[in-house]
Amino acid sequence: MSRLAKQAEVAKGTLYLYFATREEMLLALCITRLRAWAEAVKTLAVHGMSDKDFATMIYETALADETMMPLLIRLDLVIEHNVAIDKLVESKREMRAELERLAEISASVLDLNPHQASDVVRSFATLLIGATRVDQGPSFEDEDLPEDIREFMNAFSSEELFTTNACHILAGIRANR
Amino acid sequence: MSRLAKQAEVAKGTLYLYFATREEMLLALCITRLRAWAEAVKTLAVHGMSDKDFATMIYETALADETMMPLLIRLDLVIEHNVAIDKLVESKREMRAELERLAEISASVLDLNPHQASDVVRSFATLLIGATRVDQGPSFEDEDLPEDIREFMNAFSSEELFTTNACHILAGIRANR
Amino acid sequence: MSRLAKQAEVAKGTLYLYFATREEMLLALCITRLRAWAEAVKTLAVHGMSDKDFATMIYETALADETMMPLLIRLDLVIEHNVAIDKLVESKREMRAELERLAEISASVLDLNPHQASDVVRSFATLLIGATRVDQGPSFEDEDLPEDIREFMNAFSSEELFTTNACHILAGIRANR
Amino acid sequence: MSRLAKQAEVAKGTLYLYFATREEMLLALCITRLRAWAEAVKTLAVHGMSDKDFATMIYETALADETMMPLLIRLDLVIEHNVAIDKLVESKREMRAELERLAEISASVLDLNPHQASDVVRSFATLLIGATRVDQGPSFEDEDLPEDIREFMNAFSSEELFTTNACHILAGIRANR
DNA sequence: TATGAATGAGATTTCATTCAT
DNA sequence: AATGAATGAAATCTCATTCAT
Repeated sequence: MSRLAKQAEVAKGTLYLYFATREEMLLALCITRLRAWAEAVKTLAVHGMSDKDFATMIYETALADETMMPLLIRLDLVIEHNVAIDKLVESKREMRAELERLAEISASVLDLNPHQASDVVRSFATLLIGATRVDQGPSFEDEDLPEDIREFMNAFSSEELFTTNACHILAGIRANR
Repeated sequence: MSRLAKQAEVAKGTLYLYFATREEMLLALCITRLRAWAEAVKTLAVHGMSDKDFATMIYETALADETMMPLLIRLDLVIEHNVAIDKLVESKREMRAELERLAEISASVLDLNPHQASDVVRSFATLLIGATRVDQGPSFEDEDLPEDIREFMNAFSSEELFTTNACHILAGIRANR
Repeated sequence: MSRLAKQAEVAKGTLYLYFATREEMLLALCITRLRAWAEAVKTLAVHGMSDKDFATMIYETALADETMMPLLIRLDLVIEHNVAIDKLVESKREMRAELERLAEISASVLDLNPHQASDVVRSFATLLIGATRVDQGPSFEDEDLPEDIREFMNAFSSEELFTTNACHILAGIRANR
Repeated sequence: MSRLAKQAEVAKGTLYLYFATREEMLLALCITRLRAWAEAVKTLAVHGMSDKDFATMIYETALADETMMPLLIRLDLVIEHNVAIDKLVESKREMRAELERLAEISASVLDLNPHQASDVVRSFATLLIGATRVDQGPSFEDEDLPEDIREFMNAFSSEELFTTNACHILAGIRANR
C-alpha cells in the first residue's frame, strides 16, 4: 500500500477514496495496464508480419511496463479475493474487451479467423504468464551462484521460452484451419 | 504458517526445527511435491502413448496433488526470497534433477531426442503454470455471476488450454527434428 | 513491547513508526530518561552542598523515575544488540552529552576540576548501577522470608550502599588533587 | 536452555531432572561460580598485600570465569523470579556463606575488623557488577565506530573503573576505623 | 536416568485499513 | 478531497518446558 501510494504519488489514505480494498485497487491497475498494452500492440502491429516478429512484439510490449506482468501473475492468486462482486464483474468485462481488441488485431495482422484469433490471445496470455513468472524471482549477482545452477536458471529465459512456443502454438492453430 | 502447521498436523514451532524460514519450508515442500509428481508421471507413462494422452496425463497428475501447482506458481514470486543461498542452490539442483527425470520419461514415451525432451519439459512446465494459475482464483457458485462472465472465465478452462497448446508445442518441437 | 505500548498508551504498531526494533526503542527511551535525570539534578544542585547531600540527591533523582535504572541496567545487556550502528553512535553521543552535563554540574557544586568531575560521574554511574540492581529482584512480603535472609538482603539496601561508597569515592577523588 | 545444556554437555531435558525452572538452574550455577571465585581468592590472597593489588586480584579472579559476572548481573534482574521460595532461601544462605568467607579472607589480608571486611565485600561486589556490566555490550571491531565514541566507551573500561574506585572505597572504610 | 523432538504460549514485527485534521 | 499518523489483527518466529522413548 505505501509502495503503491508512493508510486501513484498520493497519500495512502487517498487511495481508499477511490478503491474499497487493496485488491480492487490492483484489479483496476491491472485493467489500466492491459489497456495500455493493447494500445501498444495496436501501434506496433504491422499487417503481414511474421509469426516470430509478432510473438517477439507481444513479448516486448508486455514487458515494457514493468508492472503489468507481475500484476497479471498475481491476479487470480490474490487480487480477485476480497473484491466486491460487482467490481469483479465490471473488471472482467473490461478485461474481456481488451482481449477481444487484441484478438481483432491478431486476426488482422496474422490473417486468422475470429475463432483462431481468440485462441491465439488466450494461449499467448497463458504462455506469457508462465514464461515471465521466472522474472519475479530474486536476481542474483552472477558470482553468487555455482555455474550449474546459473545454467539451469538461464534455460528458463523467459523470452526464448515465450517466442519459440508462441510460434509452435500459432502454427498449431493455423493448422487447425 | 499456522495453516501449514495444521495441515502437517504439527505445532507451529515444530516446523522451525526443520526450516529456518517460512520460505525455506515452502521451497522444501515444493521439491517434495515435484518428486511425487515425477513419480506419478513415471508410473502412468506408457511407451507409445499419443501426444494428447501424454499431455492429459501430465495435466492430471500435476493437479492430482492440490498443493503442487499453487506452490510452483508462488515459487519465484515469494518463496525464493529469504532463503539461505545454499538451501536455494541445493533445492535448484533437486528441482533440476526431477525435471531431468521427467525429460527422460518424455524422451522414452514420446520418442524424442534428449534435447527435444528437455524442451518439452520446460515448455510444458511453463504452460502448466500459466494455465493452472486461473484455478487459483476464487471459485464462484454458478448463480453469483452473469452469464457472459461465466462464459469468459470458462474459456480459460485450464485443462483445455493446457492440453491443446501442449499438443501444438509438441508438434512444433517434433517438426524441429 | 505490548507492555511498553500500553505504558505509552499507543498501539503496538505505532511504536514501529518511530523505531525500527524493540532495542532501538528502549535505547531512545533510555536517553530520554537520562536527560530528565540530568535536568532534575541541575534543578536540585546547590552550590556548596555536602558530599553526602550530593550523593543522596543523585540517588534520589536517579530513582525518582522508576524506569531509568532498570533501563540503564539492561542497556549493555540487551538493548545495544540489534540496533543500527548509526542509531547506536547517535545515542552514545547523546549519552555522553548528558554525562558531560552532569560532570559540569558536579564540578560546580562540589568544586572539582573537570577531570575530577568526569571521574565522579563515571564512578557514580557505575556504583548506581551496581547498587540499584538489587532493587530489580522480586519484592517479598516480609512474612515470606526467614529472618536471617531478610537481614542479608537488607544489608544490600541500595541507598546506603550507594551513598556511603559514593562519599568514599568522592573523598578519594578529591585527595588525588 | 539449549546453550546451557550444550555447555553442560547434557541434553536439554536432563537439566529439568535437577532444576524445576531455568531460573533455579541459573541460580544454582551462580552459587557454584561464586564458590569457585571465593576459592580462587583464597588461593591468591597474600597477607599484607596492598589495597591496589588486592583490588586487582579480586577483579581478575572475578572475570577469570567468563560466566560468573554475567550471571551475577542477571541475578536479581531475572533469575530470582520464577524460583520456588525454599530454593531461593537456600541459595541466599549459600551466597551469604560465600560472601562471609570472602569477608574473612579480606579481614585477614587487609587487616580489617569483621564489620569493615563485610562492608568491603558488599561494596566490592556492588562495584564489580556496575563496572563489568559494560563488558556485556556488543563488542565492535575498531573500525566500526567513530573515534569519539570509541574514546567514550573506553573511558568506561571496567578494570580501571573497578580498581581505582575499590581503592577509594577501601581507604574510606579504613578511615571509618 | 537421559534424551531431544515436539509443543504452544508469547514475543516481535508487518501492513491493510481507518479517521481526525 | 486529501492526508498520513495511528491502529490492531494477523503473520512470523522464539524458546522454556514437556514427554514418549
